[in-house]
Amino acid sequence: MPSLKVSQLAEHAGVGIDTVRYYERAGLLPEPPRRPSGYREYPLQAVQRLRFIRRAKALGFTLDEIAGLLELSDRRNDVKAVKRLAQRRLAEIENKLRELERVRDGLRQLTDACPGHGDAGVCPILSALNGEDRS
Amino acid sequence: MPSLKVSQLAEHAGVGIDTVRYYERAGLLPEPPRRPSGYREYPLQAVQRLRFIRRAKALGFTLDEIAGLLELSDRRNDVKAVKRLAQRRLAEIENKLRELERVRDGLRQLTDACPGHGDAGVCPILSALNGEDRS
DNA sequence: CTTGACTCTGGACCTTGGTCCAGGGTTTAG
DNA sequence: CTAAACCCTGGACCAAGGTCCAGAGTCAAG
Repeated sequence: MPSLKVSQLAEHAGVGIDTVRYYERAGLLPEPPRRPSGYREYPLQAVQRLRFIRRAKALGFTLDEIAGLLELSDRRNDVKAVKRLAQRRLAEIENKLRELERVRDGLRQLTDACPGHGDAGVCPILSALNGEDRS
Repeated sequence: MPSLKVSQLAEHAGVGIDTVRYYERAGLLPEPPRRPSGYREYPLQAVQRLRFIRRAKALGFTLDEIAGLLELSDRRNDVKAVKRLAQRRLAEIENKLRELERVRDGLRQLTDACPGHGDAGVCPILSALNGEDRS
């Protein structure tokens, strides 16, 4: 019987046991079938889904946004809805990318300019954070 | 007398008044001198310091890390550590960017390829987030 | 059949980074 | 002088995203 107990699922996905149940309450994981005793019985795919969540979280998506992404892949049969959703997510992700690029450019400029030695008075990172003119 | 009340400081730095006091409690701002009445009297440089915090936050540093940066610049040594921290942040952000680009490409492919009907086949978003190799 | 490991639920609690009172004292413009 | 506008402290509250606990039931090995 290919099914997992909550602790096994948590283990395989690399998250805490309480986190699994928390995600269920939050609507990110569907309620799994139960044994007569009430024990949850997860299908093996639940592992993929949890890993999906983990990765998306690492990318800075909030749980709400991840729920949106999951909805996309869940509704694969409703092609029209998928397309609409995908377009919306695409716009969101492009925004996120632009923001991150700004941050990266800022940091890159600083690390490139910093000699990495000497006294902090000439550290461009600190100067820039201090808002000093560094055209 | 070049000194600021808390509301003026907050105003000049573009943060909330409570945030200023919060930063003081958190150790990011030194306790300023007080009037006999207890009113805080900030030196003008406090504005720079608050702006430093704002900028660093925008670059993705946590308040704890910012406290570290401030300590470094306060002690005017170890520019190396500053640079290392900035470089680490930069590397993290570059990773994030690459992954996010993969997700975007996946979504783009999906929206471009999907005419709004027909074969829902492989879901490229899932693939991207699942970390599958899509060379 | 017992024992230890596991699961259930509901609710309390945690951290980060703030934000918002209440009930008082202070300052300042008119 | 008085009233509006400000400041003080301490503590409550918020949202996210968990984490932990108590008390009770269940499962599996020996």
